[in-house]
Amino acid sequence: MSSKSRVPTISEIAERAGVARSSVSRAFTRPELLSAKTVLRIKRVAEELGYVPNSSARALSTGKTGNIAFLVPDVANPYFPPMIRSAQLAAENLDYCVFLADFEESGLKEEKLIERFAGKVEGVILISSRMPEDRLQGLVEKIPIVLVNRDVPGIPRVLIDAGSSLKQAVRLLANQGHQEIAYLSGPSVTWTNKQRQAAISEMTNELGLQLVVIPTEKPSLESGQAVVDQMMSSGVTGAIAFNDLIAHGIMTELSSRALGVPESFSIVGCDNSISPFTNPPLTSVSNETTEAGKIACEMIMGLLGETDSKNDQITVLKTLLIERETIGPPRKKIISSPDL
Amino acid sequence: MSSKSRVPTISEIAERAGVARSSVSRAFTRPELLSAKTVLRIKRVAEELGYVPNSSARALSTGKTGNIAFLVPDVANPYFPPMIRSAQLAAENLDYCVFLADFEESGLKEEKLIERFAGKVEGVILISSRMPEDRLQGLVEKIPIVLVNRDVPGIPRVLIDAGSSLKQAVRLLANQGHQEIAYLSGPSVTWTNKQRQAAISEMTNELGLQLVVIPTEKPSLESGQAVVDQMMSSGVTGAIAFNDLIAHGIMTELSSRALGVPESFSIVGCDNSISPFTNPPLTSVSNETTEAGKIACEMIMGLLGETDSKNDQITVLKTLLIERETIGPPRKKIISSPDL
DNA sequence: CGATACCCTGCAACCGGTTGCATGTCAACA
DNA sequence: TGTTGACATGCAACCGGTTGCAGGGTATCG
Repeated sequence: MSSKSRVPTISEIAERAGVARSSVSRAFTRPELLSAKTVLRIKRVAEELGYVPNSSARALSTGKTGNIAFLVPDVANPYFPPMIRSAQLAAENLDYCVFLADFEESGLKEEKLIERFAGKVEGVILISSRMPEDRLQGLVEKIPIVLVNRDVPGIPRVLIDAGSSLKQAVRLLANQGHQEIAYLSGPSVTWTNKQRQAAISEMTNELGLQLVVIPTEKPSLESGQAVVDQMMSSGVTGAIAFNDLIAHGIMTELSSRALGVPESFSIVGCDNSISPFTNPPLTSVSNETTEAGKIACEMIMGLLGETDSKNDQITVLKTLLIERETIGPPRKKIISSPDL
Repeated sequence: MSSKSRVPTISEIAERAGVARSSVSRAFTRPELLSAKTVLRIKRVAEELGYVPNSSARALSTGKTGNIAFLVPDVANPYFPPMIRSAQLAAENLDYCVFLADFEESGLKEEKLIERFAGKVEGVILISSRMPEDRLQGLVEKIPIVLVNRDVPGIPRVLIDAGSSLKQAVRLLANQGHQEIAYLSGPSVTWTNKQRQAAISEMTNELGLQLVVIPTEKPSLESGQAVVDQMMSSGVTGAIAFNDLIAHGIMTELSSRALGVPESFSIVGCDNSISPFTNPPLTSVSNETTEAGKIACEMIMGLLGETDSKNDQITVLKTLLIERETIGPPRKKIISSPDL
């Protein structure tokens, strides 16, 4: 209802200040071209009238929107917010604004979103992209892209490599005497999942352990719960989950069956998102998501020529295994001999 | 380096299709004004050339950007992501894009951000705004605003009222025999904190309990830890925290002093963000943040005339106390008599 | 005192769409 | 066959900035 008080345009400022429109423009964008006196006068009038440059108009003539897009598979997954936060902060420092969108773990939706953003942003940061590689390759011809946790040659990317930590976790399990363990896998198309699974598989092979891979529907608490039956009947005595959410789902379900962790079952999470809070505290892999967000943002800015960071095509971030209280010796499956 | 293949403009499509620029424009915005044949031809050519309308240009002439901004005090606080997610999804359904920004619990930064977004968006959703009321009143003259968890007359708002649940928590504590309890307060300027504190205070008065209010620096885990000394020396036997993060910080610190919850101390959180995961599971207040985000978004769209929802000026959402395992009887402060 | 150069400012075209109005075409109807 | 009106399309102005180029003013120097 209330008619918003319209913001003045460059023309009105020009008239009031007795200068040309171009001078007003320059007063804001290239003040060194004008005399200090003129700049001052223009700025005073602008202030007085509450002038704010119209960014659509500016974007139209310069071709730069000053925006980037940040796409994540699931905003509510605690893995992402710190990354979102650091990227946004980094962008802000260079006067960029960031669009956030949630593609709900779907490559199709991801693509639709990119299309929608295409005209509004100068670049896109894709987290854990689900898009097929050839589509990504096509896209990168049209708009600058930076990938996080997705490894596509030719596209700048930052990867968080949990491999060595996960291998360490396998070793820990083996040391405790586990012979058969499970990997509760994440979204099968993701680089993250493939990479984690590969590392675990490699190490179980090396140590001669049996590995059972059990897919989960989504990297969520519910999916963890849903898969417990299958996991228990597979005969494993310990498991590594794709992420903390799945691990916690399993702990919850186990506990509702009066099975204690780690007495009855050992479990390791990943991402260190909720693991400090779980009961008991979950052994997990911590990673620098905050750093990843910042770097991804800097990479995009590099592509846009905002910073002269030599555009490294790839950055790999290391991780750390945080040992807490969810690994113990395996429960004997069959009381074979009565000795002891 | 690689010269991005430039996107064609309306003029090129027009030329290729042998029509006027205006027809191309209409083919996309008001196809019913053209013959089906012409629309088809134009669309075919556009498709062929990979035409995407330039949204800056469109925004310039229509005055509508198709964007809104969503500002939160702290993206990484688990309270907010579900709200962000639902708002973004709701916006998307109406073809709007949403900017996300983190104002780091600072009213000043909040104001700066709004200013930056002002020209780029049609409306702003402010979560737990820290800005002084008069500044908000001034702002609302310039741009449509919707508030969440901030109660300013005349500005559309959605409020999550944890009052009754918190009162219920006080009653629970009283029933267990607690006489003196603490409220670990949150950011003092926020509506949320004032409202929570008022509700608790009202109920402790009614029941004749002693209430000690202890301020925390930030609604974070660390701030919870930092305040334990003060809390314990105040003589209280139980506490209600502004949010789960603070409550968990206290639990952590207590546990590192070998003080168990709830044997040595009873504690209640709020927001139900990490409470299902804590050890032991924290009694907390759950609230419909997802719903709040969605409603806030619909309100903004109402203000923009996108939906004809009768623009209710205020929506209040109820909460629920989730009883888990962190409330017990108070520990005797002095072993007065040796009986038992 | 005149030539040269530099600094400051204005003019006008341009960015890529949107939209009110005018024009042209064709069918329906008298 | 002439009139009327509906429908389809084109013309041109406009949205609010930016920027290459030109010109006027003043200082510097010979």
